[in-house]
Amino acid sequence: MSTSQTPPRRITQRRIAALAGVSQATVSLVLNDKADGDARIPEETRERVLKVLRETGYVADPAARRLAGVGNKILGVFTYEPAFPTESRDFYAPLLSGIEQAAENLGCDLLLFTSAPVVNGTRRLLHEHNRLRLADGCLLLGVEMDHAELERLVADGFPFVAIGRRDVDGVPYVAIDYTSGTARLVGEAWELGHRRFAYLHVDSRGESVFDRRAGVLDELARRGGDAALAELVAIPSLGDDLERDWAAIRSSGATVVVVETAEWAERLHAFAVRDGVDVPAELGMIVLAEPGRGGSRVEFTRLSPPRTELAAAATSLLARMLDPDDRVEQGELRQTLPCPTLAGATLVAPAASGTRSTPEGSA
Amino acid sequence: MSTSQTPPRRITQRRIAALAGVSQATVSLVLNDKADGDARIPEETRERVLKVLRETGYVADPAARRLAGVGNKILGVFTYEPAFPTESRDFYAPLLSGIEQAAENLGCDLLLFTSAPVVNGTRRLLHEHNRLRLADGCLLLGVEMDHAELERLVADGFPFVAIGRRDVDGVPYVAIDYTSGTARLVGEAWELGHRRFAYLHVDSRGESVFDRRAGVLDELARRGGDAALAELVAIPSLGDDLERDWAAIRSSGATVVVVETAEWAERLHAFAVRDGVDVPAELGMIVLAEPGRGGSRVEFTRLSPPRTELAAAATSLLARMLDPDDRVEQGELRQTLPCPTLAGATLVAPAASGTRSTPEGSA
DNA sequence: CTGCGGTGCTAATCCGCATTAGCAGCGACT
DNA sequence: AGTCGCTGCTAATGCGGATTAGCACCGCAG
Repeated sequence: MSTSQTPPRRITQRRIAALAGVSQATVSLVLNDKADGDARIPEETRERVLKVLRETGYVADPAARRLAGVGNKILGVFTYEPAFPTESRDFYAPLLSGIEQAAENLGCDLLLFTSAPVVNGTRRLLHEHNRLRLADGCLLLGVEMDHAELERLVADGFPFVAIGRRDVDGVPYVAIDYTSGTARLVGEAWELGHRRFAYLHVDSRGESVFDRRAGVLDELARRGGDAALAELVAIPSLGDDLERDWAAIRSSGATVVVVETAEWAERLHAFAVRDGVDVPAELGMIVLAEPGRGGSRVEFTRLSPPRTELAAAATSLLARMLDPDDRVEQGELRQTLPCPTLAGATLVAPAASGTRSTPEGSA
Repeated sequence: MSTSQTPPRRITQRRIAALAGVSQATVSLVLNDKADGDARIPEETRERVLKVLRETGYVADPAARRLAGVGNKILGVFTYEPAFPTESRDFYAPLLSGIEQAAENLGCDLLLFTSAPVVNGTRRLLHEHNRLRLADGCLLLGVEMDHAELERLVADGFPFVAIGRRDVDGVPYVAIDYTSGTARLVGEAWELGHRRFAYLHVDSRGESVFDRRAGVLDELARRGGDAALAELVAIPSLGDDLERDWAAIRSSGATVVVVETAEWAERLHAFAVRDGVDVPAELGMIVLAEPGRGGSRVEFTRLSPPRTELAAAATSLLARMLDPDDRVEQGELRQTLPCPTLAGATLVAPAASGTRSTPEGSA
């Protein structure tokens, strides 16, 4: 039987070539429209190959393409904190949504590095089985990122974009201007007459956390100098004992509390209701994040960080970095989006301006 | 300079080999612990190679591994409906969550095929640039799936698992037993005295939609034969004009309405409140899905499909199919999870039992 | 001294594709 | 007749790793 070519399972360029009576190279040339320059394929041959391609439903093996050095339109997505616990979900959901939208528009697939092992609380990107190189580039999400890993990535020349500002040389990122947004809210409170601020903040070394803190501190310093700063009661928290934090806020004599996360704000508000503390008359509340899924019963005066847009912008930036036709300027590698604020209903002038919120002041 | 090997960028096995004074093959053997059989590597050499490996932080290129025919622990995830629009989010979120958890436990990465083009309302998996083969196997999600595509996948021998029952030979799936769950709720309503049912259902050819419908029809037929079926008012809907559907329900004289989606139920309930229709006294409501994000103000009597577990089970099944050491029996390729129901507060005995809910009956 | 069965490794090949150098054939021109 | 230049294609190579056939060496039995 002369027709007994061994019947290989998958459809490869070689098989197409055999069927069309050309060489594998020709098939590749047709597929990639490289019919210029040295290689010339007349229309007739081209059609013949395309016909076979169509009939067989050929699809290039992305692994082979990647190995041969071409991009494969895959964007890696790495989350430093495990993504599925419910607490993290609110954090990641809008980001992933933005990434997804952008990826769909760009025609990219997304590779989620769910396999990264958790070492001590935080996940490791560069472990021995990482599939990083399967992606053309990578998006990094998370509150805290391992700076050593970031440096390694920069050194390796691997294309990536961090979501959120990063304090590491050479790291491209898209961030939100938390500092200005926070300062604006604090400034408003100041103008309303508040002088004694409590600040319940996340105890983390993440850059965004730092930026929000800077917003509070800078604005107070700007308004009232060291004296104003001295009035600030900063309460670092892990969220594990908000009852204690609430007590600290109440005993601080603050007329307004700046709360870093929506969930804490929600719970503090519940304490206030329980204890008959009038928000905002007796205690103003400023929240530096958006409510999680399901929204909130309380219309907090707060930041409204454009997190979905943030992620989409980062995705677009990464795509541009990966596009060989696109020369991304050095200055474009770091972008900062403004952070809008929402007026809300939890900030008014303090009950007795000038009085340090003594109980009798609220009558 | 004898040491002037050209300094290649990336760390490959060849470089490791040069540094350790062995051959590339040896490095590969050490890496894969293939020190049995023909190939023998003494501890000393092994250690030497491992040392270099550690020092350089070598990571295998997954594309090369894949090309060489080994699995790479990547699970594809394909959603037939675009995943990011808000309506779809409630549908996909619990599924993706389950997949993510399972993948993390299994040490797998996830490849989201966000690039699939939308052809007419539904996305195409098998397009010309699909990166399917990068994954070891694939999970398929969606209400309706293209049966031709499924058949093609089966024919190609590509490992995949559908989430939800599929009416195509040879397609492995994990499903939820919507039929029994729905029948149970309908049965309860029947026993409470309801005889005239309205059924507001999705107008789709999806198998799960069919199963829920079967639950309604079968149970009614079982309870009251053709006569009961004749009393059923089925209202197919696209959700685009619920006001009209609501009118249809009201004029049908039904004492209870079975609603297929949580969102519709929510909106119908709002109509009921607006129109002063007492739920459940005047109109019972049975919902065949769980409320979306943010929960619901109304505690509907409803199905509580274990969607996260469903997805996790499908992921585990796929992983087992991909494990060469695991012989998955034919019978295990199709699994059905039971569907719990929630009593809720929207189903009681009809106002005037026996009376066909004439307006004067509700006084 | 020869043969023989381990031991310790390496050369070579393949996976599927992209890419490049270059060959054969042909008409035109000198 | 020679050769130049163009056309239309293919052979060959490399990407990085897995795998296999088999080579060189050594100690030991015969």
